[in-house]
Amino acid sequence: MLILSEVSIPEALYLRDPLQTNLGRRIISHSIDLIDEIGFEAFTFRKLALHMDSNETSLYRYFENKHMLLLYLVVWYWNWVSYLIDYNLKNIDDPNRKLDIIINNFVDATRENPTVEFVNEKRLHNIIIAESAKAYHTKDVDKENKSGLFQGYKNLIEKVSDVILEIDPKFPYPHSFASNLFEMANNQIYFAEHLPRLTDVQVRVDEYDEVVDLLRYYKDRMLQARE
Amino acid sequence: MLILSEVSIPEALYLRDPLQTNLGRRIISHSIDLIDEIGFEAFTFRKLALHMDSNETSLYRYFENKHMLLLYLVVWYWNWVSYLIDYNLKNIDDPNRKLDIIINNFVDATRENPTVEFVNEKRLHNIIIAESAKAYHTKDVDKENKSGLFQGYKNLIEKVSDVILEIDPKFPYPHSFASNLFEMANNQIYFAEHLPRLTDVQVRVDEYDEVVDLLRYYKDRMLQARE
DNA sequence: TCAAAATATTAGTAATACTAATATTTTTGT
DNA sequence: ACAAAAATATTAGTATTACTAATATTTTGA
Repeated sequence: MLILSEVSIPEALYLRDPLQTNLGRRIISHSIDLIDEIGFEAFTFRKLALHMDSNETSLYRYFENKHMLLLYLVVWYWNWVSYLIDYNLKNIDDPNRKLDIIINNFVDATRENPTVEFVNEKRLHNIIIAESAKAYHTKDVDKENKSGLFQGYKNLIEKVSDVILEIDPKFPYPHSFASNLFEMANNQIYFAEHLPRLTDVQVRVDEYDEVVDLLRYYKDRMLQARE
Repeated sequence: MLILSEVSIPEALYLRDPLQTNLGRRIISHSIDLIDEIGFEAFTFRKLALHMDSNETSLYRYFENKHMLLLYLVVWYWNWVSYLIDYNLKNIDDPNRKLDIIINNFVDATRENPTVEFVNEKRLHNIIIAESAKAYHTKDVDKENKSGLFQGYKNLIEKVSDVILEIDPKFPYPHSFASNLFEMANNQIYFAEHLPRLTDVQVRVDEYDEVVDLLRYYKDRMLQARE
């Protein structure tokens, strides 16, 4: 079982810490279900309140608006993946194997990994694939970045970047390659599911092996041994 | 000068063809300015009407809602880049040079290329970088895909995929690589501008050379000659 | 068991996302 | 030059969204 405190979230994301109260945890849990079901555009606090048998006003005590709630979920995911990578990289020395494991966690972190009881990680993963771009493509991105809301993503990319440099110390684009692997994992799954002519990989329910193959191919080509 | 009919847009995108009337062309032109200024979330038809000294109701005769208008702009951009690639690849034989030119057009199609008088391509490019993901990350994506609204993106990727296979006929992921190059171009520019710790490239106004270098590096590593 | 914390209720406002019906202006063909 | 048609504008409306304030009730924990 994952200990909650391992996944720490910047305070600026919420008005009241949802992990500290029952209603707060129910907000997280139900918002994951509802956003996955109806999509972020159709999602409103009123619908969420009905869905969880609470009321709109109570939800506004936890989150300023639905954008902040989405960002909270996305940040939670980044931190969770970051934690899992640490967890799964323990006792691994070969940086090549490390990056393979990172790729596994990028593509499908829900596979054989510790979970948090009130978070449905599979549905959260769906949200990441379909909605996470909206969490940082906003006019407030610079202000939110200054408040540290994207620290989790940066830490994750820095961690992966370090492994890339372990494999190939002279690789000139470790951060770009790391963020691209992460974004590509999500994007190629989305394309496979909805716009298959934009990809060569196929996916089935909970079966993303071909995406792993694709990213490994990238890894091997980009970081092959140099003379 | 680019002839408008070269950039053809599926009819399902609009209620009335905006290119055929004065108001229609003003909608395209002003919506590009306004979305670039205030962002897609804050953008409304009412604000657009005020901005262009028209009225909300008139705009609804052209587009069902603001999502369709955004998708129209994005489709326009895909088709425009597609057209430019054809235009710039005339008389080029070396597939390697072809892909270099494609990369140039992915990163900055506005450089030294034919334009359309009422479309501010630089601002449209900003919109693509900041907002285009929202155009296809919706619950309606499958329905819209069936209606052919994403044909322009698919054609673009197919075209690039063909060039990739010219360079390396056995490359196993030509579509994924093509769509990744396009998405990465936009994404890495966005990161450089707003979340620089997620990338290694730097950009200045209208100066995306380092992104071109990055994509060329990808190209060279991924598609190097095989034995 | 009682005070504090958490949650719910009620009631409201301004803005958004539209639609319908009708009036006016502009364009076009003859 | 003029009528018909096409385009655009006006007015007026509805339901929903995105909130906030004030107060009441329930739950929790020392």
